Amino acid sequence: MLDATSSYKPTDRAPPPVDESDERQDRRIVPETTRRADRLPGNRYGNRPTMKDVAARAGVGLKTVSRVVNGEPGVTPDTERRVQEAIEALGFRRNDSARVLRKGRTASIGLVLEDLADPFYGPLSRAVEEVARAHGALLINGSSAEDPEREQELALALCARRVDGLVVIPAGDDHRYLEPEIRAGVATVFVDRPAGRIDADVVLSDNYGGARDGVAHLLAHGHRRIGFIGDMPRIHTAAERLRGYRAAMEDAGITVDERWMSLGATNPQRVRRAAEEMLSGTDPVTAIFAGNNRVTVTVIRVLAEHSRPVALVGFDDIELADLLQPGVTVVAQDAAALGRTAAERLFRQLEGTLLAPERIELPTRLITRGSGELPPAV
Amino acid sequence: MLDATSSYKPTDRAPPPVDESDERQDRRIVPETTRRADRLPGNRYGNRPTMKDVAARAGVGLKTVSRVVNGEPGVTPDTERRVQEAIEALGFRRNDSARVLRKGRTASIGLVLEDLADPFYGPLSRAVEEVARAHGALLINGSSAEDPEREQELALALCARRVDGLVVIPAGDDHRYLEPEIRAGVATVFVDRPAGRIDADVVLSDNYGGARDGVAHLLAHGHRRIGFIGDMPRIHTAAERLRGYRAAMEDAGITVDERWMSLGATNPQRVRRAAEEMLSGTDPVTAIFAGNNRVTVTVIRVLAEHSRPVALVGFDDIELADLLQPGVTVVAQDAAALGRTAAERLFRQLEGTLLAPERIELPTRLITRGSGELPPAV
DNA sequence: CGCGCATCTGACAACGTTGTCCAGGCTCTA
DNA sequence: TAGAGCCTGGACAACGTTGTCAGATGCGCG
Repeated sequence: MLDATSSYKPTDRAPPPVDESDERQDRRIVPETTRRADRLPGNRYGNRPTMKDVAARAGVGLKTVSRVVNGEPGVTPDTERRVQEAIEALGFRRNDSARVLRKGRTASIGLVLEDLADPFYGPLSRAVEEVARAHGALLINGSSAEDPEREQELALALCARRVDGLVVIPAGDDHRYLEPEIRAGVATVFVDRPAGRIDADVVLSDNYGGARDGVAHLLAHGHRRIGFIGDMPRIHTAAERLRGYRAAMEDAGITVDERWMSLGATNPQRVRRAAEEMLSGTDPVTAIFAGNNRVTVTVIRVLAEHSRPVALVGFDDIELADLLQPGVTVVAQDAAALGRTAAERLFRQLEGTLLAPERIELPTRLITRGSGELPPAV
Repeated sequence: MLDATSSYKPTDRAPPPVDESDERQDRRIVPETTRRADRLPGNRYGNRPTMKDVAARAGVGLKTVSRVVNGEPGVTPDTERRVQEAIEALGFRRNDSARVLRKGRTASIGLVLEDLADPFYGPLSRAVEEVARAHGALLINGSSAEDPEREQELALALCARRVDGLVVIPAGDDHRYLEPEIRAGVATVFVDRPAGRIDADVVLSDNYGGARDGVAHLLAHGHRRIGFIGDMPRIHTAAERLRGYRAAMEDAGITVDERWMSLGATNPQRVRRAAEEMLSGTDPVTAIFAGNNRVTVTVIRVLAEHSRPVALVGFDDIELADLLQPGVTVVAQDAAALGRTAAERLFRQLEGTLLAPERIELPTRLITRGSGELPPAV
């Protein structure tokens, strides 16, 4: 559960009931500063009018207001007009919490991703949002910051909100905690990385194939000693890309030197050191395959300072890659397509057809811009 | 799997519990496709157990379960253990919708922004999320796509969800539609651009000052004919930056030629044309001030194809700006700080102190990298 | 041994909405 | 003009939770 660390308490105690006249007094005496939260009279949502208030004002029954609000048939134009006027006058807005409680559907879906600020996840998130919007649903999202515990906390908080469905970019590798939720009817789709230890829909890029193609591209340009810098192999995408690298090298009949590989390069400093190491010494690498966009950016910086030209292919496209000297050759994945595909799958689940869990793999695309076509330099 | 000893009270109007064997039957007979939504037995959230179910299984009262779930005092360890076991066994998760309805606080805040996929809003959104998280609240967000109508629709949908507060990056310029909501107690803070026609908190960058500094920087390097390419002036930030441009030029005693200015450059094609126009003809500009990150990127592309070196200063920082040739000089604003400041202000409102609406302006920072220091070339 | 008190527990109502169902008034037809 | 049927409107319960309050239990002390 999420814990409040400040005095803002979502779990507010109920204000003591105060009768109308006392309340008038309060209005005059209580300083402005205490008013916003504890405004009286009426209900706990400030002094928000309810359907009952609207009904009273319009001189109709409660259900008639509900009918008007929901555009249900069976209300004469005259009655409808009176209700509309009352709604207008009171500034009524339906309380969706109550509606949700009654109807059982929240018309919202949750998205658990790694980091909203990462340029890869922005478009993905946006794509999910668009699909949700097309289905009349809102998107609630949160970042796991690559922390499995936080991922779980977030996902379960979303389930407690009774989101209709969940799109998860996994940080952890054990998602059995979602089993009761899925059984209870929460549609669930994993994106970018597969779910751990449960059977669920998953949409991912062809990380293996993309990496293999990227490395093969370097091999085709004459490179033999090719470095690989990637994330921790416990992350599925990183492991797959590494596998692709190994496969391409093997296909070319090259035995990979352990010193050519750097795994778990999670921050710029480590990437920098890794790159510098494999570029120095005897038999330095003549090309580098960068395992993700953050690695690519750092490697570009290192190569910019390096005297000898070194070929580079990066996984994930980066903005302005074409404007650098040389342009950066990348294996691009389509973040928006990942998000869109996952969200669409989610809503297909929600439409009632219980589909067998499926693994959808989207192709990657090699974009040649120059850095990957440099010949080996000694 | 209801406990055999659990008995439903006579007062209980819930549908009669289906016993184990019947339930098994259902599972076998009902086709998979109808199951997810209409699963039996039980309530509308699939077959999600409620506190009542937990209470029955644990052989305690409803309120005792509530107490355990909320960590309230006054439950003997033994009772608590029994309840915990029942919760575990049933996979119970509290329904926050009902809780919200009862308590009046949703512990969630809404964020209406322009486009989640824009690299400027990712960090902003993330910062808001972090603050929300620190206060135990979830973030619901949506993109307005710069459409005022969609902004309103989104904001009001969030209000219907009874978010506790709203952070809005305005697309429109009339926010009176939020008045009833604010009166009803929805904390509201505007970011990046001020609210229109209502009095509310707003957090923004010093667009005017930043642009003036940026243009002054070009002037200091000897430029006289400086172009400005920006967004539609109906967007506050665009108008302010334009004002900064004009002020700097005026300070330098330069009369701005209308042909140096391009407003409403909303897509790359128009930016490109605008840039090409002001770079050609007699008396072309020798420097360009780009009004936002998207414009900057396009202008960089145009300049890359241009024979004569042209100085450039852009508003908003862009990734890899330092790696281009030359590095791109920018007026950087701190998106994360904007988001953080706004969210913190929001929660201060929620803590009960009703603060007078305030306008908070964050400074910008000029980052020199080369492109802004090029001398005028004829 | 009985009384009072503290501690623990549970019945009940309420939150604001929607689904069900019935009443009353209307129109239409025989 | 009466009866059937339709249309509109409203009373009521229910959704799952929490606040209130009173009842039950056990214990210590007079």
